[in-house]
Amino acid sequence: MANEMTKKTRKSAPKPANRRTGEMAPAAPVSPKPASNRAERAAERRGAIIEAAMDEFIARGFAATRLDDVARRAGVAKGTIYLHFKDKESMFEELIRTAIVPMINRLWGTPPQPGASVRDMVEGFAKTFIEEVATTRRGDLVRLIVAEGPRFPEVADFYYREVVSRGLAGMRALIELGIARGEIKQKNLARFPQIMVAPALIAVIWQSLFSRHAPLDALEMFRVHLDLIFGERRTT
Amino acid sequence: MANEMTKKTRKSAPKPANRRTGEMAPAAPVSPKPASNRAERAAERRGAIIEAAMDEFIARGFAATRLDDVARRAGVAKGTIYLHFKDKESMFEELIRTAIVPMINRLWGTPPQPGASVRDMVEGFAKTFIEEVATTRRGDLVRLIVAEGPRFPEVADFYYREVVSRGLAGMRALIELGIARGEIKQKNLARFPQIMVAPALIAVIWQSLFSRHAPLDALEMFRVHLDLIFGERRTT
DNA sequence: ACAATATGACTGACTAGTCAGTCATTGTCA
DNA sequence: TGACAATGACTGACTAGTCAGTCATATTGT
Repeated sequence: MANEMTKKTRKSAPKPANRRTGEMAPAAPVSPKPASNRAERAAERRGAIIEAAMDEFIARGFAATRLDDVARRAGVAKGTIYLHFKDKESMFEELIRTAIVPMINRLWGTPPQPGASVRDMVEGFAKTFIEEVATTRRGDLVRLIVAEGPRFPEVADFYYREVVSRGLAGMRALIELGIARGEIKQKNLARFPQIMVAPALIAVIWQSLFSRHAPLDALEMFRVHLDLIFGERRTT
Repeated sequence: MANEMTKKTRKSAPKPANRRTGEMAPAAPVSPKPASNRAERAAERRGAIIEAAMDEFIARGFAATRLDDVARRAGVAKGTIYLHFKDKESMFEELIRTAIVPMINRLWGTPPQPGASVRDMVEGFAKTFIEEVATTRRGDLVRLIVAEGPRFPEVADFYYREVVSRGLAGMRALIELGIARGEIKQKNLARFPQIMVAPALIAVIWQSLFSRHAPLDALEMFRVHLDLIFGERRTT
């Protein structure tokens, strides 16, 4: 489109244009380098947008989230969002994908002690899950996926493939190890690894919906659940 | 205030105004009685609106649901909705309240056999839940509550009071009975009745999100779970 | 200098909620 | 009983407002 640039002149901004003084990326820790590199700055902004969008989507859900709010929270103009994402919908999908990877890493990131019992491994996993997911924003993310999944089949697919399917497979392997070692009596448990993680899901949902009515000691609940599977053991 | 009735005219509707011929309630089954009573008709329409709204809210969530669609689905004009409900939000809240009552009745409606074991009672409850809730629209309703709960504290409160709190209390009583009868070994289970129902929640969510990826035999899963609690029993 | 980035005012599509007007049903009276 | 009046449930075009996405203009890094 040949664009006559007639009224190019406009003189330097009449407004203070303090654009970038006040807020910065709200969560970004101190970055001594002003990140003078362009690509770096762009990546920072992209990160700030994702952070902000996550908070808004968690708080309001997909449909009720306003991109104006996301932009304001990220300390960015609305147009900037569209430099990084095609539209609201693909932003949401990419967001979930981006956020799930570190969640998985958190969970599988703590390798079990070589000599640990299966129970200890599962309990360690539960502890990590409850501390790193159920009681943090990551837990709300899980709830968000449950909430929006039916309307975003790709998100549900992705979550199934990357989290559910792998998680259950891993859990099944652990259960079979427990059976082989004689720690677990109930052989059918390997057919439904979901049972092992069910209290974790309860914890996530309880946290979001009911914790203000009645707090739930998720870790203790999980220990009681493990007692059912492995037999009682704890002294208390 | 004196209103000259000049502008009473407003011209008769330019459209055919076939108001009541064409569409009717699309989903309403044959009603042999024309329900000539006025109040009856009104109640019928209110019911149709609630039905339609439920479907729409389940399919799209609160924010993305259009009242125009609800009206069309109910075979009613949009204005009619506002004769029955103050606004979209209170319609949603009232809807949930209306729908939860029969759900509770379904669940607690099957009284246990007097001579049944605790395990049989719980298994009967699970069967009812899976058949009447998890695999029906009621299950989607539960997911809807999980999804919208944080944005509708009153809905979450109501659900906690009427379903969660009562359900857990009843389950706790059952567990204590099981402990007293010697059917349940693990005494700590009474502290976390959530564990007993956790697979039920898994079933609801699995049904909505993942059943197209991998079907889940919820009842069998629940039986395996009960085997953990009551000890193995089934022959298969 | 000038291309790459960023901005935010603007547009147009969309929708919750309103209300003047219609008409089937019910009530009243001769 | 039949004519006429009163009622209020119902309608749907309309208003006021919202918000995703655009683009002319401004800023910035090299």
